[in-house]
Amino acid sequence: MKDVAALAKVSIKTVSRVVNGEAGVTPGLARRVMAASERLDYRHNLTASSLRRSDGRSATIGIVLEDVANPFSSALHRAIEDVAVQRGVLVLASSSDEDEARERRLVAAFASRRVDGLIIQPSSQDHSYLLTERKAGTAIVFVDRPPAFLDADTVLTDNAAGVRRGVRHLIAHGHRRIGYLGDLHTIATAAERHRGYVEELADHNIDVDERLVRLDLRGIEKSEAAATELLSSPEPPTALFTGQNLVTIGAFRVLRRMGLHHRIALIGFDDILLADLLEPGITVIAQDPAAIGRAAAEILFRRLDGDRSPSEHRVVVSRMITRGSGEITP
Amino acid sequence: MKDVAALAKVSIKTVSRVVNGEAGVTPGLARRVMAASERLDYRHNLTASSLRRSDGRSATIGIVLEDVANPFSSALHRAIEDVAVQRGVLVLASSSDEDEARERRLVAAFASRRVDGLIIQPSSQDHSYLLTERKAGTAIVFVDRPPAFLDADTVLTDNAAGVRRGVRHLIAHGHRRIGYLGDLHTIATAAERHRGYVEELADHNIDVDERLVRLDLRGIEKSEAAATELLSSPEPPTALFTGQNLVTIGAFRVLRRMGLHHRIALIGFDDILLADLLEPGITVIAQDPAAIGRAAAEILFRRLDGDRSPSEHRVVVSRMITRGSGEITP
DNA sequence: GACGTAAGTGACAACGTTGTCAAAAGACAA
DNA sequence: TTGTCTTTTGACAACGTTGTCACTTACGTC
Repeated sequence: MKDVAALAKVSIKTVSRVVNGEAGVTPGLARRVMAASERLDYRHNLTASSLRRSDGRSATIGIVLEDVANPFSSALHRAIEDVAVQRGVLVLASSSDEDEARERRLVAAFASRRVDGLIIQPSSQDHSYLLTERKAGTAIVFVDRPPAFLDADTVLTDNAAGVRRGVRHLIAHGHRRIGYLGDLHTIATAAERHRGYVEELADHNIDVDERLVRLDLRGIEKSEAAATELLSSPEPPTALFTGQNLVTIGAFRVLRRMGLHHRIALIGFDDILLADLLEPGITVIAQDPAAIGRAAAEILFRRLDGDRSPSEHRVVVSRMITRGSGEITP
Repeated sequence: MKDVAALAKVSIKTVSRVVNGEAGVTPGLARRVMAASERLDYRHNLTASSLRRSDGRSATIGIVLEDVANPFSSALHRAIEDVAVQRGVLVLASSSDEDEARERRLVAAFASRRVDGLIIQPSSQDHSYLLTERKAGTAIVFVDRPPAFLDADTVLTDNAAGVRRGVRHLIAHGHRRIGYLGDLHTIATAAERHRGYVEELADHNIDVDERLVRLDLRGIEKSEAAATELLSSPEPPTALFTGQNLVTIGAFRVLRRMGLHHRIALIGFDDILLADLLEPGITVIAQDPAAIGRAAAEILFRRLDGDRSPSEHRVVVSRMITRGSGEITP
């Protein structure tokens, strides 16, 4: 900036004014400054700028996802990015891998870079550590799962209701022995989904047969093992509800392998690319990650614009997509 | 920092030393400083630090992907992140949507935040605009596609060779009328893949029948339309080679719809989640995005560590995964 | 006890910006 | 022409750090 000022024969303050598009600079001077900064390949230094400016904004936000490569998380990421770019805000994206310590490390790394806001798909069981950040003025929004020990804006899917819709669908098709395969119980959404299963059965006066329920299945392999066990038991279920993406894939693999894919019904939570091309197509309770991400980003930026109203808890509804596997009768 | 210094009754320089873990501070003082910064919830300001430090490093890199939500791109992202976190480096990730202007805007936004390095999956046709950034000391690595008008490190898949392997496989199974469906010809990798198709046919003395070739198919719908046309023609191909992810999905949909999925062979470039569960499973030439991302990040950090050797051009080989669709005979 | 050396500590400037405020220049009326 | 008011411009400090260098101790050695 000093060099540009020297070349344009003005003070650096005038260069600053031109660079920031402030009003009240004679057009002639402005042209000279622009020509000079062009010639010197001048790049405005946003970090220095945000250090000095009164609002201290870095025009950068941080997001903590379970895994940036996971389709659900990356759809969130994209939706957030789309809202952010419109405001000239860039996104630091990182994966927590469902690891509490890693989530905290990432948040600390974001904080030391002075991000304006955080969007977190939480892994940890206690978010009171974020109080410090919030006191420092960082806006925080939780997506997909609620925070613990912290009151903050959240955007969630109607997990329990979605599962209930799916289970009801199975019951309507005549099923009474419905197995449930779920993800880690410590994950709030997984617990919610399981709750939906239990409640819907109760509403239809069906006792939960714990032998048909397997929780804490993380990843395709564990799901395959559990599904195999369930389906090989003396009194196997006539339908399966799977509470997560990879669990659904594992279960479907097993059904195929055992030649049961046209005889045992299957409904999974969360949509899967290509699920429509399988035989049968997999009926799912689809979430809307793009809508979740968009909503989270909107709330975040509203906070950054000064909104101080009480925490907002938005729910994005899921919808059932019937494709065949959920319509198999016992 | 000033407050911490006051509370610990030391100079801010000593606080700085403790925060940065520099040697030569009496343990007693160090403890006092740590206690004080704990009590005041002190957060080191990395932006101010990088502004002042001699190397000027921001411990942040920027990556430009086609779309952060696309499985290939997000796998790249994840692999890069994994290398970066080990060094305490964070990743700004953005989507160019195959838009030249957007790519440039993103790079400018990264530059004004003084990222240490850039990893770019390029969309544009001229990268000489990056000379300025490089002169400013930013390390730059290209992934998936080569840069134009700029000599820089690159990590690419062996596109043409991969396609040739697939086409050879089809020929070995007795096919002579092999259709080709490809992505936008302006994308370097798409052009390379098409070249592989033409060359392999030539090697087997098979004339390219232009009626069986459709290029510039962007997205599932366009692919479906082209596949429908090809397969409804008077002399349809007995096999299809699809040059991209979504093109493969579109083609498979059409095969299914026309009831030809067990009669017409199909090999696609790039693997698809669940491709193994379809009937038949889709034979693909699989890229290794994780390996590409890892390699790119490694090269980038080597450059940041001072490596000034000539540009490296690494090729990550693809491999064929046979699952059934590519082994159908005419 | 004097002296040299090494280790620890702090004062100050500087990184590239922008906020503040005062000075300079121009516009207009009397 | 002068005086007043408005607009444009610039000097300087400050943002939160760290590099430089000088100063103060503490410790051995003779």
